[in-house]
Amino acid sequence: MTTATRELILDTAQTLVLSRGFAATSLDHLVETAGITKGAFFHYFKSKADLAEALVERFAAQDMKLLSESFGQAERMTADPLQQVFIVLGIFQNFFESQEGTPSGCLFASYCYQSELLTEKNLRIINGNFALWREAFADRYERAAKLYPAAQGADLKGLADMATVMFEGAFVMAKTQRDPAVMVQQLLHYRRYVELVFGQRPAATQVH
Amino acid sequence: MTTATRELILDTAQTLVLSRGFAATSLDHLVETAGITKGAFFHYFKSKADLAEALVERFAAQDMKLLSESFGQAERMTADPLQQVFIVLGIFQNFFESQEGTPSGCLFASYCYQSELLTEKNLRIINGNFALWREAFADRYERAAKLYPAAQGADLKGLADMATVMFEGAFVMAKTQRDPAVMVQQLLHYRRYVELVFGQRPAATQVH
DNA sequence: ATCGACATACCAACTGGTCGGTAGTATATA
DNA sequence: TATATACTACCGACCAGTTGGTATGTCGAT
Repeated sequence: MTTATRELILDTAQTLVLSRGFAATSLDHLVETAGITKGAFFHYFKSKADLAEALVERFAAQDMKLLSESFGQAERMTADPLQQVFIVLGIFQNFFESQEGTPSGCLFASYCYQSELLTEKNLRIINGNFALWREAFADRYERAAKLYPAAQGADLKGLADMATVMFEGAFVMAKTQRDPAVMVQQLLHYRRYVELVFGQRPAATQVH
Repeated sequence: MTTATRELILDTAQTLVLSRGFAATSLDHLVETAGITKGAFFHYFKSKADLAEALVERFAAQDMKLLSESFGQAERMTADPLQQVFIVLGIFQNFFESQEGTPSGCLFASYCYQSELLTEKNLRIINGNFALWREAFADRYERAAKLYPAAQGADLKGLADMATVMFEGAFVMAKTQRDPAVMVQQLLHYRRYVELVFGQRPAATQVH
């Protein structure tokens, strides 16, 4: 079922949907861009809505992998939960620093302003991924709070969600300003906030 | 030129566009929802793209007004630039606390994932408004930095942009989770960060 | 008599989706 | 080894409904 053609359709569709939106991406244009035919499309997807579902599923899986690989890498570098977060933020920072051109953004955000795509199933996938990010960060924050008393009583789940919020918001601004530097700038502010919440470097600069 | 019918069209269109997206909002459905006819629509707008432009223009004007009125109110309450920011954040907090149901979100964010709407003109409007927010916050932060030495050397423009980033990102999460509480939570985290940057209340809680 | 503010009928282009067909390959059978 | 069978992957003509947009007309106020 999962052939190269199916992946080609999904790749092409993701690019088109992220830039023009789902409704504005016609199947005619999609199959033309992918260099295939209507028949091929409907061989792999039973409807356009089915494509939308497959797109979020795949995007969510990639996003999940990115999250776990980043934290996996961080865990191999340090056992300190707070440092792990900083390393993960550093990984994303490096990524956006090496990017040029407008970031393509997040499919979840694209979907959330197109209500026909917010089916129960798609919402479960999106919120499931947001929950994974929340858990990954909150887990480290909760462990860190025992090491750094400054964070006692802080809303650590909200702090964890703020990572996602920062990404989604920064994508919006990076897209309108056509500048990936916004991503780096906001990433650094989020990092700074986390440092301050845990009572790290009250004023000076410190690199992990 | 600006009659009640034109406003009705814009009101209806804004609601529809914020929930379903621009491309998915057909003129047939728009005029039916507004209870008018195609003739009325094309009497006020020369094309659908023209509607898109009028929508951002109006949204930007309302947003501008919201910004200046909020800071105007804050200025009447205190001369301290940092407290002004906290009051403004408090105003928005009150607003989202009194809201029930999913927030409708920001038209700018909706536009930024639909490239056909990102014309030079629309981008100028959107970025113009983002700049206004940046200036309003950054102006207070720069003045505050002279009063609170802890903030010396901080990226105050980025900190100002973070307000917009937080709103846009929180809208995304609030929409997928159908919960305006996300807005309040993230607003509080942003406030907390600002406090920490300026060396305010290192641990305890303080209400303005 | 003119004009702004709509209403109605209509159109060509495009939309998502269907359907009969076919080329190639794997498997079964004689 | 030759042939029949079956199946996957894909093609492309076609369709009914919808799309943004237009042309013409109506009607009340000035």
